[in-house]
This record gives sequence, C-alpha cells and structure tokens, in this order.
Amino acid sequence: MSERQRGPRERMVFSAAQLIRRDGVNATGMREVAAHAGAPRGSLQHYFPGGKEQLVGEAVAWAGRYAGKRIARFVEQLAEPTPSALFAAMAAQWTEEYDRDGFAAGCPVAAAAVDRAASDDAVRAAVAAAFTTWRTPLAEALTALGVPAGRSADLAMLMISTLEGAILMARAERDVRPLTTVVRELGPLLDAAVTRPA
Amino acid sequence: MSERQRGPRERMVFSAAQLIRRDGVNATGMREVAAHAGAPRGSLQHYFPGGKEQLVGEAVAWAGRYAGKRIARFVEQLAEPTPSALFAAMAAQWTEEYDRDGFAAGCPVAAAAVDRAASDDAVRAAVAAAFTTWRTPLAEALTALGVPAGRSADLAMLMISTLEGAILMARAERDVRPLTTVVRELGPLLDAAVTRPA
DNA sequence: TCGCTACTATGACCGCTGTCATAATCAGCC
DNA sequence: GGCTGATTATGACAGCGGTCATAGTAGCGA
Repeated sequence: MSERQRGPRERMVFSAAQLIRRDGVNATGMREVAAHAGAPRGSLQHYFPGGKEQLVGEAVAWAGRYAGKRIARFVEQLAEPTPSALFAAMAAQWTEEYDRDGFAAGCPVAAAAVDRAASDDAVRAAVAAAFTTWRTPLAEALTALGVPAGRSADLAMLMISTLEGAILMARAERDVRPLTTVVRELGPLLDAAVTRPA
Repeated sequence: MSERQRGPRERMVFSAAQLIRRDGVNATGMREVAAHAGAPRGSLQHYFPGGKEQLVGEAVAWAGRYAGKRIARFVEQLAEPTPSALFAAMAAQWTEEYDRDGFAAGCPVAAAAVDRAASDDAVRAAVAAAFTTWRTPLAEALTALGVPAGRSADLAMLMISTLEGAILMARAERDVRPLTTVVRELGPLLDAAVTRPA
C-alpha cells in the first residue's frame, strides 16, 4: 500500500480503507479519516457530498481494484507458474504484513461486508463489486496457468473465500498459522486442476 | 437457533449474538439487546457488570459452543459418512437460512473478529476461543470419519476458513453460490484425505 | 479589479451510546 | 410482619457520531 502524494481526495479514500480494515466501518469516524489523511475536515463534505456511505463505498472499491491489480503482479513474479504458487503469494502478502506490523488490520472489504451488508445497500453492492473486481483477474490468471476455463471462476471463488476466512482466524488468534495451513492444504487441489501446463 | 424460555440473562446473550451477526458489534446497542430479549434495561448492569465487553464476549462464546455442538449432530444425520458430506451439511445450514430468511445476518464470531480484534483484547481472545471450540469437535469428527489424526486439525481449519469466507461473499452478493461452489470444489479434497473408511 | 469557482474553516445541532447513581420493587425466609 | 438479597426502574451524564449551515479564503481567467 504505497502512500504517494496524491490529492487530498484520494488520500482520504486510502485512509478510510486503512482505518476500516483496522476498526471496522462503524468505529471509523469521518473526522478521524480526515485527520489520518492530513486533510482538512471541510473537504469531507466537498469531495464526498454523499456522506459516509459514499466514502466507505469508494474505499471498498479502491480496495477491490488494489486486490485485482496485485494478481497480475503476483503472476509475473511467480518462481513456479502454478495455481498453488499464486495462492501462496496472495497469502504471503498477509503473513508478511502480520509478521512485520502485527495483527492490527484485516481486509477492508470483509469489514465493510460485516458492518454494512444488512444496513446499507449501496455499500453492500460496492462490496459485491469489489469481490468481482478481485475475482475476475484471478480467474483469468488461473486460466492462463492452465486451469480449464470452466473451473477457473469457481476456483477463484474458493481461493478468495478461503483466504478471507484465514485472515479472519489469523487475526483473532494472532497467529499466521491459519494462513500457512490453508495454503498448504489447498495447494494440491489447485494444481490438480491444471490440464494444460502453462 | 431455538428460542426456549430460558432466563433473561441467557436471552440477552442470545439476542446479542443475533444482533451482532446482523449489524456488527459497534452498531448493536445495549438497550437494543435488552429490548430484543424482552428483558428490562436494568438487568444489563446486573447480569453484565463488565459492560458491553462482557456481553459481547459471552455472545461470542455462546456462538462458538453452538457451532461446536452442531458438528456432532451433523455427523449423526449424515446419509454418507464422509468429510465432504459433513462440510456440505455445515454449509447447508447457511444456504437454508439464506433461502428462507434472506441474507440479513452472517456469523457473529466473524463480526466480533472484524469489529473488535484491534480494539478489545478480551473479545479478541473470546473470538479465538470460539474458533477453537468450533474447530476441535470438527477435527475429532474428521478423525472418526477416517482422516488421519495428523491431518484432521489442518483440514478443520481449512473448512472453517473457507466456510467463513463463503458466508461473507454470499451475504455481500445476496447469492448462495459462493457457499455451494466451495462445497463442490472442496469436497473431493476432503474425501481424498480419508485413509481408513469409517 | 472583478467575478467565479474550488476549496477550506468552524460551529452548531440532534441523536445515540455506554455507563453510572440511586431508588424502588419483589421473592423468599426467619 | 420484617429483614435480606436479587432484580428492576429511571434518570442523568458526558462523549462522540454524521450532517448541515454559513462564512471565509485562494487561485485564476477576463
């Protein structure tokens, strides 16, 4: 998560995502987001006239795009071009963060889903869209790695589901073992789906 | 989730779990819990002198025990005594609820993890304990179904991780497909782990 | 200089939250 | 009846939440 000097608007969206993934949507205040972004409070109603709903929606969308873009970069850097290696790379991003910075934060998309799925349909739709933005390039990557087109989408869904759940458990237990375990256990299944070696 | 006429204390814990799994921890107020349980407001500070932290902790613990107990019942009722059938039964509980009552609620343990993992260490520990309370009988059931003892714990972790993630996605997308998909995709892997048929 | 637009500043409002203090009521038992 | 402890009732409090209203400033083209 690079922190380049973009405009204040983008910084606020980024800060919102960061705070949401740590404390959840409801515990993240608008004033807190502005302060964290080093942005003036008055800019909130200027850039986000739709209020918190809009800000949270954009933060979720940002996170979805971020996750989607990372897929391509993971694929490029794989030592072994296999689905299991891709999954391992996705999980490694989390184990590295947890080893480095502690277990303070989880996935902002998951946080928004938990806190807003029942109460805010716009955010709920943004969460669904974010999952799609994440899943689509992952499925394409699987196809490129030799997984039949008919299975790629389902395996992508399995991978993201498993990863999200493992993040949840790892954070609760303050231990990366859930992440390393699911990587180890799921790997063979993913590689067995390859019919045409890349 | 039966609603027997237990004491007001237990009803409040149960109501807390229900409200938390729908709206998250932070959006669930103490007064709301009492009202939902049909309990007097004054009973809150009587039964839960530890405040919201205690109430949420007990709700999470309750949910963990509930999930753990269901495992044994699922195993009893399996038409085919296989790990994949057990996993399917666990997921079916969610697809049935979503088909019947809509996608209003998720898992209370996951909700508590998202909302409190970073801010409330007592609740965070309760979440971790709840996962253990859930995972342990599941691992034992897998062993009873013929999975080698060394793999049971890891597969139980994989199953719960995947299920939690699928619940998240299903709720966001208002579609049970994530649940049915992970059941279909993970099933063969689970059954392949059986070395000694039950 | 004027005017216009983009952005910032600030204070107020109302509603809600968790918590506490205090008192009333009730159940059971001597 | 009268005492005792468990339960309930109620009001207050201080804090924070998102949002709005209003005014101010900065930059820039004409």
